[in-house]
Amino acid sequence: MNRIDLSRRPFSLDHTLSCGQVFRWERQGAWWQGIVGNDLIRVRQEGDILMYESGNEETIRSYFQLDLDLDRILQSIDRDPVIHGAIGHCRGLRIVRQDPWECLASYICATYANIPGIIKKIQLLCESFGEPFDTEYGTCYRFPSAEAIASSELCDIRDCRLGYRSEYLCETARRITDDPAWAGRIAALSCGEARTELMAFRGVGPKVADCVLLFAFARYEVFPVDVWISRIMHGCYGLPIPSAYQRIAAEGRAIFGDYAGYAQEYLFCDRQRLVPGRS
DNA sequence: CGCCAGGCGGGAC
DNA sequence: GTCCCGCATGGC
Repeated sequence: MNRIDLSRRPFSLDHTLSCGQVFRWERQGAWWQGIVGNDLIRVRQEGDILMYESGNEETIRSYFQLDLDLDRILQSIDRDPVIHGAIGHCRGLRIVRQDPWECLASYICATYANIPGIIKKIQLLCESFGEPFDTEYGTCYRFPSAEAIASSELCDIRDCRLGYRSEYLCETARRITDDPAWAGRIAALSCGEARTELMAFRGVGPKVADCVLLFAFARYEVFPVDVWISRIMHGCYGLPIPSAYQRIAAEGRAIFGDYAGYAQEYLFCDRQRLVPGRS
């Protein structure tokens, strides 16, 4: 059994993995199991100790961004009673560092679907096109490469129940296969330029682009707006509903500052409490 | 059953 | 530029 001493750094494994930013982690009793890159990771938290029995410390530290000063970030976004409540409720949630292709493909599949449904679609996608590997915990599947998707028949991708998203995913996979340096190029761009570049992929609009910027490129200033965030910004911050995407995003950025994306995740994580009367 | 979901593309204007 | 609609599927 390996241990990472969190040494009083705020971290909540449960909030981090169940808040809806990632779709491939499974809870197995006290353990969480997921695949990061090529590796199976099994982790479990007990207070200030993060235990792991598969995977290596460097991967885990980097994936969960354990060396990021979360206290400082939370202090910087804690600017009103609404976000203060969300922070109190979800403290320790960290934005994980996702692989750019997995994040992009996942959020293309996530449009206009609910989270349990997204999890199923992506699981089907991985079991159909991902590379299987055996572990002492059973057979696991890596996230399919862009090449694997690009070289598959559209009808086989449709079998993963992606609906109209199938063609978007397939086309984006082909473009990325032809341009393997895409992520490095985007990482070097300014936020606005990177966003434009991402939105050139089919199936990627402002919301998906912002999620990819936030979750894969660590652009913590972007404020993705989905229907829940829209409701919260209406109900708790007085914005008219409906408001244009860019208006809400700009307002989030103005209210919360350089870590608006972190604020967004805390609000999203706490959405059921913040938007009463929905489940 | 009907309504909704981490929206987007395309067309109208 | 903004508004509006259709969309394929499943969760609740």
